[in-house]
Amino acid sequence: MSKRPNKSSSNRLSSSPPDELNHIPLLKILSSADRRRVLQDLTEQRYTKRDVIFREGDPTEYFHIVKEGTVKCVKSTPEGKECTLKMLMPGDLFCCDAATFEGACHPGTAQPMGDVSILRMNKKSYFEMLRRNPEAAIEVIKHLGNRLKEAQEKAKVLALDRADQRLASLLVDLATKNGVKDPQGIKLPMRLTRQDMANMVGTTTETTIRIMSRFKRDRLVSGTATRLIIRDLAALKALASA
Amino acid sequence: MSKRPNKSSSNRLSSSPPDELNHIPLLKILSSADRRRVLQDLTEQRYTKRDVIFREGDPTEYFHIVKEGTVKCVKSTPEGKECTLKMLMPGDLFCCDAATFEGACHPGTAQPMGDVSILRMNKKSYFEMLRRNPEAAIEVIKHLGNRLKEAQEKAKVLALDRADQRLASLLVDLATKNGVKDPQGIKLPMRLTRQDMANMVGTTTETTIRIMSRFKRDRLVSGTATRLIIRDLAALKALASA
DNA sequence: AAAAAAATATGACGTGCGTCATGTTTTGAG
DNA sequence: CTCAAAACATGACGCACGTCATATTTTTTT
Repeated sequence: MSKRPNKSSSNRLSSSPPDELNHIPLLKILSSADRRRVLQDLTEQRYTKRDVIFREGDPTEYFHIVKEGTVKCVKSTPEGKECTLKMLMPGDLFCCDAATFEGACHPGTAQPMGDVSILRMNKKSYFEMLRRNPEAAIEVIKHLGNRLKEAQEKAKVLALDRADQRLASLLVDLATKNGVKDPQGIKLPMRLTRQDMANMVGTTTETTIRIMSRFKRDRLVSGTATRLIIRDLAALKALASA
Repeated sequence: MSKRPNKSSSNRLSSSPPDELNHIPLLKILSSADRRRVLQDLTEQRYTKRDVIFREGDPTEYFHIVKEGTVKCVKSTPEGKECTLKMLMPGDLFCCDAATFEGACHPGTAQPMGDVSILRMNKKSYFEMLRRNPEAAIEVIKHLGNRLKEAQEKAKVLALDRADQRLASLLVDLATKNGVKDPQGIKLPMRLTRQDMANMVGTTTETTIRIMSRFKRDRLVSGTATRLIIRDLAALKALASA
């Protein structure tokens, strides 16, 4: 269970081509002077599937941005049950809340879904940046607002919907936010097992497999973990809000 | 079902005694010059139980602060099922996320639990304040970070725990955050029916009544809606994380 | 104080989904 | 290519919890 925190690499960014980071909203809005300064404070970390970026309960030291790959944010119980709170995609910020302040701990564990690249900055530099740059602070507020809205929507779904509806909601969400076009329908870009899905919608692996089998029979989806395809988005949407 | 949006009153604050608002963290950190300016832009609104502060889907126009009383934030399904996302207490901010920006809509309905007093400011003034005052922006980030953490913890509980554990978690939360000391134990300061609790933990009223009856038999709680008392916090804590 | 409306209480019954068990297929490492 | 480990699949069974029905108590309104 416990793996050593095995950072594959850690690079300075100051020498990177400046355009490489243009897809990250937070960096885009900085003045070019301030941007250069921020790039000095950011470092790039690379992780692979078996690493852990940080663990639930660890002290918070950095502010993070996903540069490449997918990161999952999970909470677990002493008995070993797991709950996946959020999949973080390129451009997403995490630990951007200032609960990250003095002596705070991570409320969840951050784990790569494959090879990922993360940009990070220590708390001190991060808050200095926010103080210098109110637009950046507002950008972070916007981001947190969206995250909160998502988390609340998720709570509603967990509280009120059946397992098949929750799963349908999940697939709709992933397809619309991260899906890429495919001759068969919409392909999900990350490896996603039924177990992963189960953890995201609060059910067991078996139940998820049964429901996915039904969806497959009804031509709503096809494929498995390595190549999951949404074939009838409309039908899934209808089921999600039935 | 549909009540007229019946604001009992709406007052300017500029003439209020300045100490009256000292319990609100966001206002406390402003410079006294900026504080005076902000007070010009804030107005006080009063509502009663049968009012609605805003409805899910309404356009977002204001930033809000709870001054007195309790506000519940709910989402509902077309079939009439309800899910209470959060109880807002004095000092809490709401609609502080900038998703509140252009043309956005409220993701939930805000409803008073009794007589409440709300301070509000229009979006424009609010964002101007944040731009002028990075410390205020950081305070909002902190607040949103806490809200997000809470929402994620709630999602975890909904996903993994049984109904009695969810209810125990809720009671522990309310008792520790809002409870007031009482000869019998800890009294909850707001009127709270079993129906309200059911909506907060994602079960039915009947199930909540059954579980609360058991809690009462086992001397963990006593009283009903108007005077609910937590008598054995430790036991509830133990159950919540069993 | 009386009447109306909520809230609390309890039973009967059905079912969605968790649990355990066992087998097949797919994936990835060497 | 081979083999072990994951992932997928399917059945049997039980229980937690939703649903519906009906009664009593508490709270609110007039």
